[in-house]
Amino acid sequence: MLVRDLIAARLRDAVDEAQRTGSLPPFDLPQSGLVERPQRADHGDFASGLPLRVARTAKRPPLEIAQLLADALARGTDDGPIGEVSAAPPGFVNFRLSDDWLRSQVEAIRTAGEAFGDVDVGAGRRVQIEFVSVNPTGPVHVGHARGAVLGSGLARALSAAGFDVTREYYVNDAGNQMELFYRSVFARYAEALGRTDVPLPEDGYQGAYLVELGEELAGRHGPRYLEMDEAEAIAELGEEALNRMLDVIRVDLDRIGVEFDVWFRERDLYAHGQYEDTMALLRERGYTAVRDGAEWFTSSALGDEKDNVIVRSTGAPTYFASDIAYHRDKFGRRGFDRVIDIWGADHQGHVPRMKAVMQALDLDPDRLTILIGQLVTLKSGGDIVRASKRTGQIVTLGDLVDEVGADACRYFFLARAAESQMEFDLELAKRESSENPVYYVQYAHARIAGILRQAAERGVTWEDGDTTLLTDPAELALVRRMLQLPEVVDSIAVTLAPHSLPHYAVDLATAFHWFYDHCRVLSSDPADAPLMKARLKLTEASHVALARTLALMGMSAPETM
RNA sequence: GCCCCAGUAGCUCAGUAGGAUAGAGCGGCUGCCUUCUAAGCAGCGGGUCACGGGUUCGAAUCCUGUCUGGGGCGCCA
Repeated sequence: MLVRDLIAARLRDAVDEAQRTGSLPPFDLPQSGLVERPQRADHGDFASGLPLRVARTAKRPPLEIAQLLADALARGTDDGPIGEVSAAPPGFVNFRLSDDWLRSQVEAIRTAGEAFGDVDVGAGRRVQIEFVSVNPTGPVHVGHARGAVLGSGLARALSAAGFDVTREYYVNDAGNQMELFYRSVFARYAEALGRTDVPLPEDGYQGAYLVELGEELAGRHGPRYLEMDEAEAIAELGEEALNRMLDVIRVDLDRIGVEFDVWFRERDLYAHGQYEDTMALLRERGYTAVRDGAEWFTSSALGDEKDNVIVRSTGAPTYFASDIAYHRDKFGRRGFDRVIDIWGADHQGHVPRMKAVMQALDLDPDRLTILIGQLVTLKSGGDIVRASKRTGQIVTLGDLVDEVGADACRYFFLARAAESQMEFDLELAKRESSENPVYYVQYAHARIAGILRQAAERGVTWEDGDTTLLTDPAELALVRRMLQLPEVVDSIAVTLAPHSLPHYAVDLATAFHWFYDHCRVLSSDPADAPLMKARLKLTEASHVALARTLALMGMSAPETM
């Protein structure tokens, strides 16, 4: 249980008790926001503005209520986390953590190890996060990097929060765009074999990577596919090309720590009946209408601005049609409690229709969350960098990772709130200096590792260290900061906004750097041994906390720098 | 025209289930390395939270109007 929630529970108890004994009149407690982190450290570790909120209904001055509650809470705090409780104008109850308890947590953090920071708000509920899902017609573009890092970071945080998380990539291997891709591949293949009578389709894929792929396929198979039925050849070569593209995509994403549990094929929805079943269900429930020779999903009746075509007048289903079947499959056959889709800003217009789909399928719309990542502007110094092949600039995700490295990519994309447009400064991200927060955080980890390494080299052991010797303000400040990690994880589970993690990482690094400057750990003087051992335990706990924080961000934790 | 997102320090951004004196990093200026990594630490300066109304004991945070920037309004995905 989070300390914050424990304090909230104590506060509720104190109110109940006061109301029972008649020292406070009856009033309803707010459901949330009972206990918060005050901005100023001298207000304590936690605070509650409850008296201010209930003063009117209680018909008592807020400060009086605060004092009454503070007095009640101060009794029986003994050896728990709560140290001092005080009332402060205009009507706050402030809580300060007990120093003894803080010191005891050093041991708890060391022991928790890689599980430090875990909370259990998820209670094993199944969450699917679907992200990236770029059409496999080429390498992942730099524009998709943000969504990739956001989804992957969210997945890590939700796992730590106790959810059973499935990371999924929806492979659009059916439909118009893929047909175009398959025919483009075939044209490049023929071209590589010297044939000039198989032109690239109009609006076909122009990328140089397909020329290479065509040559590769020609080298491997020779003219075999030119000698067979063209439709069959396109289908077979296309499948092979698709798999090659998925490999390329997988490798690029893997380089920035983005991995998937499931690569779901759109085609399977057609092959295994989900598409037909879903269409039948929509028709049965009266959510479709035939107009102008096409079949429409009548989402305007469910709050959308307009209806959307699901089956074209040509008889071919739209992307939206399979997407409906896909989402029904997520909740129905696969039984996810909750689904999170991460889309780019260019798709935000589709949110209302997906919400309409949920209603049509008789599913609670709140079980589907669509996160929209706003656009990213690449900059170098003060200049905007356009993703352009012609100018030799960064185009693919792979280019970006080559340029600035995986850790900087993760950090900067993760550090910005999804709904804000962001600038990605390539120069800053590349800089290996104090100006770069990536190094600031990793440097703290390297310093910690250095101390532990040298202690081991000197043959020092610290298992018997006595953490009650930790009394320096810098030591206690470091423990306080470490203990915030579970709160950060908990809040991400609620807000689905993992950008608090990089900010926390910087704060944690700051706390360690401060400790490092104020408190010398290693000493060869025997008189210093007890304090050294205690500080080694604290250093080890810091190692645990910082390594976990970096792991949650998908960043490396260097032992030396 | 309609819909979505944003506007906070010179720059990049946090802070928004309403709370106490609005924060960080960078850039600028000052100090600190014979001792565990100075990729560090300490300090100084820097704000009409785009603007106007409203709700509230209390608003950067909620409501509303305006302005500015980005995105979207296809039988494309």
